[in-house]
Amino acid sequence: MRDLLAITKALADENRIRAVALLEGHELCLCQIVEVLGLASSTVSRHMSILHQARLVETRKQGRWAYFRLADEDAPDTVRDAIVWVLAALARDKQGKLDRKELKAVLKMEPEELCRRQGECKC
Amino acid sequence: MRDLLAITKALADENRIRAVALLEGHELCLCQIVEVLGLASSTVSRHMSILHQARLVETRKQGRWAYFRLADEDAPDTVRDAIVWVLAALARDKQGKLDRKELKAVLKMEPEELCRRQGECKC
DNA sequence: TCGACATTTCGACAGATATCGAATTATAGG
DNA sequence: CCTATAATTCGATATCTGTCGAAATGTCGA
Repeated sequence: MRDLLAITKALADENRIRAVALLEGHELCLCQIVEVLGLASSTVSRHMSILHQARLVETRKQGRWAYFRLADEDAPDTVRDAIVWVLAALARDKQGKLDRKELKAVLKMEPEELCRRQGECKC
Repeated sequence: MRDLLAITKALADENRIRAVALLEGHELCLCQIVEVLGLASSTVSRHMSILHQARLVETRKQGRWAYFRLADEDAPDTVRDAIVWVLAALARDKQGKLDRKELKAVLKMEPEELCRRQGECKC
């Protein structure tokens, strides 16, 4: 029950669902997700930690960068099915489509350049 | 996105998940769910309302009693898949099994007798 | 019509959660 | 070694949420 609840709670937030949608098919670093969601990096870090604790997202650290990806085939059934369900629901969703569009633009920038840009523009 | 979030939020509470589990295969009236969950009836009513707004649960009123059942085949795909997912996850769960066991005892009482019993024992 | 009663709604309150900015940690490169 | 920087952790705060009991609503039976 605790595992199940961790998953539903992790998915009970709009920005975390958007993050899951962004990760479909890609591995992304934190600053890329920050760019699309438009939240403070500390906030996004927290969100990703919650998704990770629910085992929906895997983490990999490389140098200064933290990379995130969706859990893969060897995750527990409950986790895998949850991801399949969310992605299917989002496939019919408007906000999901908007985010994916913006993500394409963000993906064109190298992570390094992107992080630099975030440092500059304190808008 | 709003629909999807309504579902994940509805499922992001332990007592609401237990309620969904109880409804598998049955239609139950409010006082039966109250008996198993051990919460104030006003609280359970609120929980069922949240599940209903997410379209996970259908409501039927008959006389003084309110009956609840899981959404059926003509619910939206996202709703149906969510129910399937939760029930599958709960099938492997300990608390789910405990609740189902207690439910059997509660189901042996008629709703009418049950409600009377709740009135008497203000423990 | 009146009283009993199952349910819902309302008001209050405690605890959880999302968010930010500041401080901290860890790492790459000069 | 020292600095810049990506990420995380921490402290504060505002909002949301679960819960209860009291009041309101609607329905049955006398």
